[in-house]
Amino acid sequence: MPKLQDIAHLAGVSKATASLALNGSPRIKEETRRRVIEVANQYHYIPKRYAQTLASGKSGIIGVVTPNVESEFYGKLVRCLDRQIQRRGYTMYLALSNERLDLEEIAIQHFVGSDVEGVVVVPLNLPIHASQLQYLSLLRGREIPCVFASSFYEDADIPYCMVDLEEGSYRLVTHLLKSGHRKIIFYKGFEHATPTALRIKGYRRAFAEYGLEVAESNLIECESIDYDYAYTLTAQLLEANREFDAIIAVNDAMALGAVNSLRHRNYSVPDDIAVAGFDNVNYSRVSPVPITTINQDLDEISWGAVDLLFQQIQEKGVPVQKRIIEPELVVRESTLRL
Amino acid sequence: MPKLQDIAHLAGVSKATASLALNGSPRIKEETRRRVIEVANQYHYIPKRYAQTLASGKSGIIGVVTPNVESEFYGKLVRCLDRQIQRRGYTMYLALSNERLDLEEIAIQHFVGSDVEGVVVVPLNLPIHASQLQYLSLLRGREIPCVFASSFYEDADIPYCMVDLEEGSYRLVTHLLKSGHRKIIFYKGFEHATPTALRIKGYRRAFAEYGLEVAESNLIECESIDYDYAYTLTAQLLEANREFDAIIAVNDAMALGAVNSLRHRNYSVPDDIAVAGFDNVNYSRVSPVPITTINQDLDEISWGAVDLLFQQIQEKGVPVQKRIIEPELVVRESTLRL
DNA sequence: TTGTATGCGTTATCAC
DNA sequence: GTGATAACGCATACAA
Repeated sequence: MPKLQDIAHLAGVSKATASLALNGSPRIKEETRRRVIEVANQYHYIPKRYAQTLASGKSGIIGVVTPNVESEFYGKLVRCLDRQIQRRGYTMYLALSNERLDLEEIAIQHFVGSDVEGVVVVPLNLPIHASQLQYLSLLRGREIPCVFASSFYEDADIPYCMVDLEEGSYRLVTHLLKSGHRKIIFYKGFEHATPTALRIKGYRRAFAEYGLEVAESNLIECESIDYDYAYTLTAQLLEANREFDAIIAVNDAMALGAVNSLRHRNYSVPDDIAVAGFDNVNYSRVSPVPITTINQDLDEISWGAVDLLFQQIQEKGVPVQKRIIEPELVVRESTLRL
Repeated sequence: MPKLQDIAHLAGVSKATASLALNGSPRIKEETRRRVIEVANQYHYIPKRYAQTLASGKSGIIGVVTPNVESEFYGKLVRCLDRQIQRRGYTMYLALSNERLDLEEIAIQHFVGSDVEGVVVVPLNLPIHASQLQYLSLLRGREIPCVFASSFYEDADIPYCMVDLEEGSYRLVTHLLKSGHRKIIFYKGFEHATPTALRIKGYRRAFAEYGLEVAESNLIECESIDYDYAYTLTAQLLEANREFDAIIAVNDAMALGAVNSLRHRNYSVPDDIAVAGFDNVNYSRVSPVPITTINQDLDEISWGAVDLLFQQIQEKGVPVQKRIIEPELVVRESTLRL
């Protein structure tokens, strides 16, 4: 309710002085400054962001779009991004793309309308090519910087920060090969989604290094990458008498599905079959047999992504960079052969 | 970059006409309207929200504060709230209180500065009394409506929408009593946090109805209400030879901790000990023994909360109401005695 | 050190 | 039906 005008009046100064005082300008007498602030507090004055933004041209807002927020991985990522953005004195404006490209697009339109100073896109886990992203030219046209976090879209020419999933997958597979596993099934998502493609690449590299052929039928594409799908799929493989001694799932929820499915059918994990996942979320810890996984350091991802973003905000025309975070193999019981 | 001015100019009309045309005013000639819109699209015109808000006095924004976003419960709640808010043509502005009252307070200050038209508070799971909430008077002073979702703060005189946790707990305990369990341990959180207090009340009511005394030592206060704490606590109880035939945990993660702890020590769930939780999140489904729990319909909670909020937005001075959602007992293996 | 005046990009109130 | 024009609340260049 109270506006700058009122505060200025009550403090016996002009609007300009009041504004400068509240924003801590050094060219205001200490005495005046204290008085203005006093009055402002007393009347619970809160400046209107809208007016500030309009007048100054800076919103102090960073838009963040994420596929969802209820999976532990994305939820934590959002929290970390929020922290990084606040650390820079900015505010996060969050939108959910709900796993849909059209909503991602709309979210960014909103961002533009809200005059965000930068955009963080947490890419969808779908096979998407840069040419499908209309918002890229929109952002470029307005010179609004953009980064990807935790994944990226092919050929987008946008900086990104993510864990080296190819290397992570490589380490995971190597870990299994080292302990003698050879028939390693991989529950993968959409082949052409970036994160899946990278993991498969790592899988192949590990096999190649061991001079082993990859049995293509062991790379199983899953329409859905959740617990239930993995649970059922595992049961089907067992029933079909498929031969395998290990399962790697594209995420921990699926790995847990495999573990439970195996144990319910009296297979021992890891003695009969080893199981591993990705992401190091709680599912892997709370499994009846703790699951080996690849940790993605979300603090680092967020730090890197936000840093790349602010580089662009602070000076236009910095070259497009990528920041690759090292994956961490977390070995747990599910792959420890006695 | 392009502003209303430009669009108007290019379409050969005035700013006023352009504005009315874009906002679909009926008093603009169809022909003109189409032309203006055409030009606007062509130049990728996106109006500035800030300017709109400033000029119209309506931001179209609802602020939502939540303790976190990475737990499935809150994450889903946020998604549902977002959907409800969008359904009304508004935009959600999300802030994380990170389980801290001071951050909840700050978030709401930001909301006020952003001219939100309403606030949804997802209360912290802590013993907090209305007198500690400074933002209530702030919001009242500016006539910004507010609601609580999924819980509430005592004596706040703010409308809220939540599941009847007392009744849920009552049904859960009754379910166990009915199948012969008597020594029912309850892993509770802070006694004076609303959700815990309600659950305990339901527990007592069920016992009273069966004419049974409540053994106070069976109500165990937990400093931390997560998987690890429950896992360890359960182990300790077993080691101390505590007698009990069932465990109810204040949430599903803790219930899973209990299940795993029991099974690792070769106790059968439910044959030796029954286990139940609250919230019906994935942990209860993916447990090696699926866990009986109380479902909280987050769609309904969100619908109710947002509805209460918009009642206030649409007309000032509506009386403070509460909306209570019925809990649903989801019986699974963990409490099914053979 | 402080005050005056202008502009930010819309919407809304008027006339025409 | 459409076009001027005055707000909206603040920041800021410039003047004092």
